[in-house]
Amino acid sequence: MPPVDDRDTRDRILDAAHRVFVLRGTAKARTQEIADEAGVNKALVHYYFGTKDALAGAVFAAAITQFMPRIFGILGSETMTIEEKVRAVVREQVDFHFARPYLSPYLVTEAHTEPERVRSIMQQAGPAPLGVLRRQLAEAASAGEMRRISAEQFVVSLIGLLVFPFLVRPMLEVIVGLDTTRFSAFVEARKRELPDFFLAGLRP
Amino acid sequence: MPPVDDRDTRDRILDAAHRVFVLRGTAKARTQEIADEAGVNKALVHYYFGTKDALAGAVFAAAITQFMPRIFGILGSETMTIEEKVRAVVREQVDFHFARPYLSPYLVTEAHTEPERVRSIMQQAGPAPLGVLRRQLAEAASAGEMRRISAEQFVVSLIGLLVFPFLVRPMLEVIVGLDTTRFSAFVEARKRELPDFFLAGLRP
DNA sequence: GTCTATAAACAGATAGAC
DNA sequence: GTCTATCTGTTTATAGAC
Repeated sequence: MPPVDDRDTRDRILDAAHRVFVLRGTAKARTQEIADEAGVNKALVHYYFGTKDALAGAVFAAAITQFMPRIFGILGSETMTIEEKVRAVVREQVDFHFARPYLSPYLVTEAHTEPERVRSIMQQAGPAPLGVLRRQLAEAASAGEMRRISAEQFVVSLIGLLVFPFLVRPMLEVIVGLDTTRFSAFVEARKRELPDFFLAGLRP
Repeated sequence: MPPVDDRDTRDRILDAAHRVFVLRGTAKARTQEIADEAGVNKALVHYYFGTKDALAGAVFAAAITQFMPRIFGILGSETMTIEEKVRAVVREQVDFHFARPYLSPYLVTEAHTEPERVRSIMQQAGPAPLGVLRRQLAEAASAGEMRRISAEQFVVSLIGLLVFPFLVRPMLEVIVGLDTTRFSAFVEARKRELPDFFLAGLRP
C-alpha cells in the first residue's frame, strides 16, 4: 500500500529549504532552520530528502528551472523582433529579480562553491536554444542594421546588465550610497534606460 | 619587548587564507587547509588571527582594497576623457579578472552571505569618488554628445558587463558550451567589442 | 613562535517509539 | 508520517609543552 498524501509536507519542506538556502547560502544554511521554517521536525527533512546535499540539489534545480526558461522563452521566440525581445527581457527580468533580490546572488554563490552540482543539474536542462536569435542577429548584421555580434555575447551582456545590480547590492549600498529606497529608484531607472542603451550599443 | 619579526609567517598565513577563502568560499573553507597551504600548524592560524571570522574579515578587506582602487583610479582621473576611461577600464578589468577568475564570485558570495561584515569593511574605504566622472557625463550630455546618464548607472553597467561572465562562468560552460578554451576566446572577444558597444550605447 | 594534544561546540544523520 | 532522543563526525578553538 503506497504512502498517503505526502505532497503537503514534502512541498512545505522544499519551500522552506528554498527560502533558507537562498537567503543564507547553502553552506551556511542549517537543516534545523529549514525544519523550523517548515514547521516540522528536523528528522522529517532527512526522511523526505535523505541528506542536506540532496535537498540542496533539489532546491537549486527548482530555482534554475524557474529562472532560465523566462529568458530563453522570450529570446527564442519566432515572432518577436530583436528590439521587442530586448524590451521584453528587460521588463520581465527587472521585475523578476526585484521580487526575488536574493535569488541571483544565491545562484552565483552556488555555482561558485558547488560547481559540480551546478554542472550536473544544468546539463539535464540542455543547451540554450539560441538558434532563432543567432539567425536574427546574423540577418540584421548582413542588412547593415546592426553591428555583428554573437548570440552568446548578446545574451551575456543583456542579462549581465540586468542582474549585476542585484549581485552587488550590499556593496552598492556603501560605495554609492544606495539604501533600500534609492536602490529601488536606481533599478526603476535602469528598467527605463537599458533598452535604448542596449539597442543603441548594437547599432553599426 | 615587542615580538620579533613575524611578518613572514603572518603574511604567509594571510596569503594562504586568501587562496583558500577565494577558492572555496569562506563558509566551506577549513582552517586546516589554510594551515596546510601556509605550511604551518593550525594553532598558528589562531595565534595570529584569533578566529576564522577575523581572518575572513582580513582577507575580504585585502581583496576589496585590491579590486576597487583599480576602477576608481581610472574613472576618477582628471585628465582622461570618458572614452579613454571606458577603454582603459575594459582593458584593465578584463585582464585583472582573467588572472583571478574566482575573485569576483568570491566577493559576491561574501557580500551575500556576510552582508554585515561587508558593509562594515567597505564603509572604512569610504564612498566612491565619482565627482569628476559625474561632471564629465553632465558636460557631455549638455553638449549633446551623449545621452544623459548618472555616474552610478554608468559604473554599474560598465563593470557589470565586464565582470558578469566570470560570475556565471560555470553556468556558461553548460548553457552555451564555453569550455576553458572557448571561454578565453569569449572574454577576448568581449575585450575587443565592449568599448565600442558601450560607447555606442551612450550616444544620443 | 611554533608545535602536540585535546577540549568544546556544533550540525548532520539515524534509531526507535508513537 | 512524525516525533524524541541520541550518535557520530567534523571543525573551530584552546591549553600547555618546547
